[in-house]
Amino acid sequence: MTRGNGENGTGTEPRQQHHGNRHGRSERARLAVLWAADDLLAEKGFAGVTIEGIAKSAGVAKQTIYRWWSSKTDILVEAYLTDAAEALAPVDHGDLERDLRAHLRRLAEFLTGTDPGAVFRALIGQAQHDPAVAGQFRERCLPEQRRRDRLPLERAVRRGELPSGLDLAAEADRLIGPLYYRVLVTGESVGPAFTDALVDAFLARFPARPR
Amino acid sequence: MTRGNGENGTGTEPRQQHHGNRHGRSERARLAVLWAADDLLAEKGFAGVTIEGIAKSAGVAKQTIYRWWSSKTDILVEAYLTDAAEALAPVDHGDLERDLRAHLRRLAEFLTGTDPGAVFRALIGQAQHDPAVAGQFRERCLPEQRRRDRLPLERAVRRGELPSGLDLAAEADRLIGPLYYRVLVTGESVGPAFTDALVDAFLARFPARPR
Amino acid sequence: MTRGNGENGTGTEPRQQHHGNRHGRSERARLAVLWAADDLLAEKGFAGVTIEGIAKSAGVAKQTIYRWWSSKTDILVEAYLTDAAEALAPVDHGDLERDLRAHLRRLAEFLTGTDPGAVFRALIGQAQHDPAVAGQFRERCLPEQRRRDRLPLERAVRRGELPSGLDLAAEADRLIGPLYYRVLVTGESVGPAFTDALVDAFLARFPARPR
Amino acid sequence: MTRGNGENGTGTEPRQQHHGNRHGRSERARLAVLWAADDLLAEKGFAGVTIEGIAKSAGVAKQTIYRWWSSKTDILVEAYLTDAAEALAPVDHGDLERDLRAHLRRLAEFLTGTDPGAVFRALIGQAQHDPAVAGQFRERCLPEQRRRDRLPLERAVRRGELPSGLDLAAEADRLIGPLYYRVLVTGESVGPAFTDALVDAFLARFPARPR
DNA sequence: TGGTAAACGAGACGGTACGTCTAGTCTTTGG
DNA sequence: CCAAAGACTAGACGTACCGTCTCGTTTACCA
Repeated sequence: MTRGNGENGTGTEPRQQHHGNRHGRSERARLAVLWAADDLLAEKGFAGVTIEGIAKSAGVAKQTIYRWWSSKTDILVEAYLTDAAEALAPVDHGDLERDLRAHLRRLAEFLTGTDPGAVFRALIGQAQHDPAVAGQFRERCLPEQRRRDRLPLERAVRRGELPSGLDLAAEADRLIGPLYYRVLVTGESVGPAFTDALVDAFLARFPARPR
Repeated sequence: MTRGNGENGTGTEPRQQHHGNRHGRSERARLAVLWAADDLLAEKGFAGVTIEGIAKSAGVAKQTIYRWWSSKTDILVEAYLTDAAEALAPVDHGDLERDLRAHLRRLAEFLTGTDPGAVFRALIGQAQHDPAVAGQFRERCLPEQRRRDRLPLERAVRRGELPSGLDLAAEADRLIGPLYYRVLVTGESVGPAFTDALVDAFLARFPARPR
Repeated sequence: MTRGNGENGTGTEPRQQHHGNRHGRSERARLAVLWAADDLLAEKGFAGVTIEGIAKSAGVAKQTIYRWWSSKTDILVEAYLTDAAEALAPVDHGDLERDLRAHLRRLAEFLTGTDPGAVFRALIGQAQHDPAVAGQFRERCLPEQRRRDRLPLERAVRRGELPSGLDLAAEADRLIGPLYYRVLVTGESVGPAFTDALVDAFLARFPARPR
Repeated sequence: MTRGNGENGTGTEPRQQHHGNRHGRSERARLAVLWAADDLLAEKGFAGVTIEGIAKSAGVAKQTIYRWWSSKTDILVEAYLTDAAEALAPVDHGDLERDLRAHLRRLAEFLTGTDPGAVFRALIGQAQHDPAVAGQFRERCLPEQRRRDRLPLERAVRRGELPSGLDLAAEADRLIGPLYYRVLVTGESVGPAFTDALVDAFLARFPARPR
């Protein structure tokens, strides 16, 4: 997890550096916990993320964790969100095909090759076991990502590259669904060859129109 | 899990009904364990499946479980396989569109509305946390399912409904990927309207040819 | 603990009713703490007396407690002393035997049937575990009680009922020692029959002299 | 605590050296726990005796302790009993005065100068806070000690040194009560001068008879 | 009369120990 | 030789208090 200033999406209230008083929680402790959870996930996997371990490696009391988070997945959600702030929106190349190729390559890299992506996958995994995790994940983590996935298509509609009557959310799901299937289910590689093929198949349904 | 006779794909060695002797493992204990694991998963979710709990509710000693299985996911894999024997192959309607519509509806129902499907999802979830589970799942559970997913397409090629040069595995993945994405990631409903739309989009890439 | 005005032996400095200012501690908080400690001891036993619990049920901040007391036994000592002010001196019946019978009955009742007696016993108990408690107890609580125990004997010497060369402190210990032994160690009843027998045995060593 | 073979009063069933199986608990673990509890009490006092600490210094799992003992005082009771086996009965000098002097000196030494005596005092202390401890102590530890305290008097009656109609239990309590009072309550020294004076006062009630 | 300083309530903090739960190992008896 | 039984070490769980530490408020005093 990024060791930035931590002022991010989960709240806008000011946070102080002092350890604890009536006026707010310790930002130091909060960041140490998120950081430790991220580190443990990267080092030892999901089973290696324990409240006890986080407390120990963050130099924080267990009670402090239980005071502010309800479970280890709650911590991971917040850690993900704190990091996701830096996940940039898809670049606009002014061309649908190039936008999609870039976005899918980037998404594949995110899911399989980055720490926030590992947290993302772990949360999806745990969501299969625990409806509460599923709810948290789908409410707090997923919407932003899906918005990013739709963005290239929305721009293409504005440009006239795609017809205007499409259900863009559904189209985006159809485009990236196979990527998630590979990452989550089959575990096969998702290199550029794979993602480019997805884009080609997707675009095949929309014959190029004259400019 | 089905309480059938238990003679199935994971082994062909003869199994006796007696508790324990010099002639091999107890089939009674094996089935009781698989049954108990299935029941616990259905009743209490993945976290409610513990070796201790399985042993207790199966009336079996923990050591017996450790002797024959390496982990609780190993048990679930075997339980899934024991059940999956009855998962029928996709029906052949003699028509690609009807075959695909039926198959995707059936697959959606399997994943979201059946006990083996719940085990399947639980294993996928755990696979995100544990590479060993991922390996087991992908080696023992997944291939058969993917074969079923490819089958309608293979039949269509044979019928001439699809061109012969296609990478059918990739096409199958593109077809069902969005379904898995919905089930595993977004949690949105996967009713017939959704699966039919997937089929429509898929077929749009293959202009109907004269019969 | 008695809810009197609280102006008593542990301090003579004026105390105000206000919450806190530069000129002294809050008598309201002090009494609330002593009262709460007494109540908790009576209701839930020694283990139920916690600083946190006292603070909560006294409506006082923990810091206020730590500012003025060093431990929960320190609070109990002060609570005992605040109550003990009303423990009257042994009545003078003008006769050693009647004085002793009355005193021992009264002492037995104090130890086994009153709230201050319960505090007294709790402190003795804790004194076995913690030398600091032992020191506090023996310095602040015990001397007054022992003075009361000696008083009937001193009066008897003045009256000529007992010879003048006796070590009265030792004699008093011998008289009441068995009572404490019963209360603290064996837990047997200490009714009038028992205390009267102690008096009889004591007096047997001092043959009645002509009046 | 004595590191003997441990076959003693709390049970006569055979105990094996193996770690644990269906045929009984581990004697090794049992002795390590009792030993550790004793050591911790001697080194760090009653508050220093924690289940966690015992487990750690005994090299035993907490669960093993909770399986066989209900509390830390339960452990101390058993540790006391395991040691008390070696507490010899009062020696018979053939003479009441000498027997009593020896016994009280020995008792004073036991209470103030030995490890089992420290356990004994700790249990009495805790008995003031916890009725369950009081019950355990009075049922399992105290009777044997009281029997020893009565023994010199019983022998004296048999010898004709004391009249036969006495309530020996009551007399014994009167004799040793002041000693406990000093040890538990006042904390004053209990050297030979003190115990001898108790014996003198006791004997003063029974004029020497001609032999 | 308004500023200053002490004690107050509140409560978050880093900790320790609690008693429970499950994992995974080991050892014996009995069929 | 396997199964049942169950004791064992190990360690995470979530809770309760510990004693310490800011905060912002309250209020008597003193300038």
